[in-house]
Amino acid sequence: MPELPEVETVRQGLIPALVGHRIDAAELRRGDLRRPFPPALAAHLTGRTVTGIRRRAKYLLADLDNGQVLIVHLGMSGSIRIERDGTDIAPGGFHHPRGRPGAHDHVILRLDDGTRLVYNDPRRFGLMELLPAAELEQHPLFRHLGLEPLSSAFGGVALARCLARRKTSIKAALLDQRLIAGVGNIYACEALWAAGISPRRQAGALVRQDGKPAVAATRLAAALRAVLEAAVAAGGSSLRDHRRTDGSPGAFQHRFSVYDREGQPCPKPGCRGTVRRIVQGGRSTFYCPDCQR
DNA sequence: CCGCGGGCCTGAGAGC
DNA sequence: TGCTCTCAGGCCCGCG
Repeated sequence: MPELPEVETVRQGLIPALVGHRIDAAELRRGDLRRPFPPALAAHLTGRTVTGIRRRAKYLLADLDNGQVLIVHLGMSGSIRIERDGTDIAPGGFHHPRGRPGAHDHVILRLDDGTRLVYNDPRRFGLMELLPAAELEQHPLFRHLGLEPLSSAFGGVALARCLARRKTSIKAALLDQRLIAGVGNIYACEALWAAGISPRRQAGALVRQDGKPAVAATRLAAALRAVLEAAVAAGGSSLRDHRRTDGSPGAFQHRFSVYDREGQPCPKPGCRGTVRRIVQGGRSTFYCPDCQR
């Protein structure tokens, strides 16, 4: 669920509430997620001050004052909300009974200013883990992560380098976190539509014999960056579970061109096509067969 | 090494 | 109203 733009939206919401603040109390209400929380998580967080919040791929990273880093992943259905007494009804959001944990509130942190940070994950596909910051790059979850698509290093040339000789479809390649980190099902579909590239094309076919990007790869790199940036600016996409930290939904779902729009007309000006849904690698792909080639 | 399918969970929505 | 079925934004594992 949360892809790069949703995680980035959460990160930006957490910064003002969390950075420079001490965790006065931590409660682990349920730890049996798909990848269980460390049993001592609450004890290790208590008393720590958060010095910064980073994002890598779809992971949130909270740096602590003792050199440790808290890794947080939101899985398919996770969210983090900030509660301050009296302000827990967000514009367009939902109501949380003040101070009373809801279903699937697995971790609650109380900060030195009385703010509560609540980690909620109905499907329990998320994770939290604590480790020395210096070991992050070598951690199994991080060791094989590919390029950040919003970094300055990312572009047509970098994209071509990771697609070269790949036999898999370009859609599956975009979802492969070892190649590009942070793209999920929604933004893979949207970027391919914006670039006019069929999701069924072989990834390696976007690279020329000499290893340079074909025109399509250059277009795809630019489209991916543009769609991710627009989604971040819109606060991400809320199909169901994604919320900003104030409880309000993102707005990018109103701007989907193909995702979840099977049977609807292709929005590309001049295109008479109809959005189709196919299954690739067990996941839905939405695209326009007329203008995506 | 690569690519694919299954499994992990809960909840919403469709169809009967 | 209620049951059953399908599907969902992610990722790990094991198989060929």
